[in-house]
Amino acid sequence: MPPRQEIPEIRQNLTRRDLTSAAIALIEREGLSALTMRRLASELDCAPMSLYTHVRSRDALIDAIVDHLIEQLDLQQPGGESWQQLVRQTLDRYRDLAVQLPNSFELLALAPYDSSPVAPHLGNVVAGLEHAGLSREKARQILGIVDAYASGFLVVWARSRARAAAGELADDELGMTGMRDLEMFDRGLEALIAGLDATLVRGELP
Amino acid sequence: MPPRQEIPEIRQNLTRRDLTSAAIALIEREGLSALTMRRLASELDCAPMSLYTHVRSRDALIDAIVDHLIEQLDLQQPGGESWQQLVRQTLDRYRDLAVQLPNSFELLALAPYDSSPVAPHLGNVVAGLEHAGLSREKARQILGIVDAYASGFLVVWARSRARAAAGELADDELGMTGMRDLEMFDRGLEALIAGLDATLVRGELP
DNA sequence: ACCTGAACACCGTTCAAGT
DNA sequence: ACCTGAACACCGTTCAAGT
Repeated sequence: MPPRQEIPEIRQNLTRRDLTSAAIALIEREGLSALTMRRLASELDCAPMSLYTHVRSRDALIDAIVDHLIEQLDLQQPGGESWQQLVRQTLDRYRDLAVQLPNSFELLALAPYDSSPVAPHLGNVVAGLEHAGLSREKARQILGIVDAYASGFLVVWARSRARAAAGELADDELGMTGMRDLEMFDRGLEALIAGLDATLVRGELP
Repeated sequence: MPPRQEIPEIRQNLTRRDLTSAAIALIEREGLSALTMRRLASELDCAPMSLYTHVRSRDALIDAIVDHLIEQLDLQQPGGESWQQLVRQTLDRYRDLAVQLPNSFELLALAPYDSSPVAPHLGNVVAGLEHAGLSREKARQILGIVDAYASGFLVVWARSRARAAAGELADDELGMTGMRDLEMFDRGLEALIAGLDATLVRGELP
């Protein structure tokens, strides 16, 4: 009885994408704090150290997750004409991502502007705004401001929502929660666009 | 030779405030990730478990730190008349806190709205805005929107700044950093106030 | 009431070794 | 190239014990 030629017992060909997909699924299921190298490895049925074949460190894993999230954002290219339409479309997709992946969202939203996965993506958006007629300087200023608004709103919205889902709310604390529902996100964005148009784009130097 | 009556070898009377002060100092010196129970204990020259006499858990410690930061914010009471002045003053102090304690700031800025230290503080600001003539509903909406903007802007500003200080910048990544300097914080806030006045306060239902 | 050491169940990561 | 177990230096927190 000859021995079997192939013994494919060991799981091979684990890809970077397998890591980020499993990581995002884990974060959405159990929260950001559940993302540990050991926990992710057990999720992928491999030894903790196997992850380091595909990723240099935990920080590099998080950069890869942010890359993955940015790819999701870029699936539909915006097709607006005015800078206002472009900003609306860009932030709508940003908000949709926060709704779809609330626990992972802050990894993207709070990443420093100069981090390697984020900077090129922001460069693309700035280029789009320039194409819509803004100077590069105004485009950067406007993107910085609307992105700050959207990130701040959606991160705290997602965190408060996670807490509510976990049932950590006392009755007398419920009053403030409604301050930040998603309807207000759109109203605030419209106010911001109107104000930016009046003061930064059409307005003279104050 | 009689034994000494008092042997005050063991450090007593450690207060909650000692914990939060030392914690904030530690965070500013070495970053948020340096805040561990064991590290903080060694900073205070006590055993790790001594901290649990004053604080139920690490999460409770962080709530206490947020309380401490809110007290700093409330040191000067605002004295504006219009809601616009009130918003400006409130956010100026918020920005100053981010400048003064950049590494601790996000503990306050990203705390869920319904968390126990934050909710009463927000209630006070809402009351001030009502006193300036806004309905409670409008006051909440406006506070939610300007706070989202300020938190998002300042947290990413502080994080990017910490990275820059640590010298993690590649040359070709420097372009985006200027997108978010503090001058733009004020310009964005003015745009937001103008837009809110036009669309939410003076404007009819859109 | 306030402080403490030992112990438990976790972390990220280095290293040397396997295929 | 890809995977692995053992080991190291850390975590937060429980428990039983000291003053």
